[in-house]
Amino acid sequence: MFGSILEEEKRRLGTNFFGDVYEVVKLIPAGRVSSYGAIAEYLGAKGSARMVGWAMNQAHTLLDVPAHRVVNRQGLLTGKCHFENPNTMQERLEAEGIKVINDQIQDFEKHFWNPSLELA
DNA sequence: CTAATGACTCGAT
DNA sequence: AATCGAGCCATTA
Repeated sequence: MFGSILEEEKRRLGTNFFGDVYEVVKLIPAGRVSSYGAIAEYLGAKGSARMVGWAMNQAHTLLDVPAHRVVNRQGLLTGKCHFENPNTMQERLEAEGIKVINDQIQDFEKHFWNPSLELA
């Protein structure tokens, strides 16, 4: 499915971890959000939530991964600063029907999308 | 090769 | 309830 992209990136990055992250993030439905920890947990690397964020950094810049749908466990837009503009992340989320106030997603639990639960 | 850092998370104080 | 420290994997210096 994403083989072509993964192969290319795997050659570039030399790791398969990012590839899995991309796949999961791409599977996040519009209007939903997920957390770094949830994705890491789904990949079986719970402790590597940081790497998920790191992967996002490369992913959203290198590939067309909806990184704006991935936030921290509190529903806080911790990664907005890494976008082209700090507003980009919030605007994209709001465009999908997600309310964001002061970088905090409203009704986060309601919009939360857990790969382990949805993809299980 | 060693050390430090990062879009995180959890458990302990 | 708020703050601190440890753990996790990969990248960069």
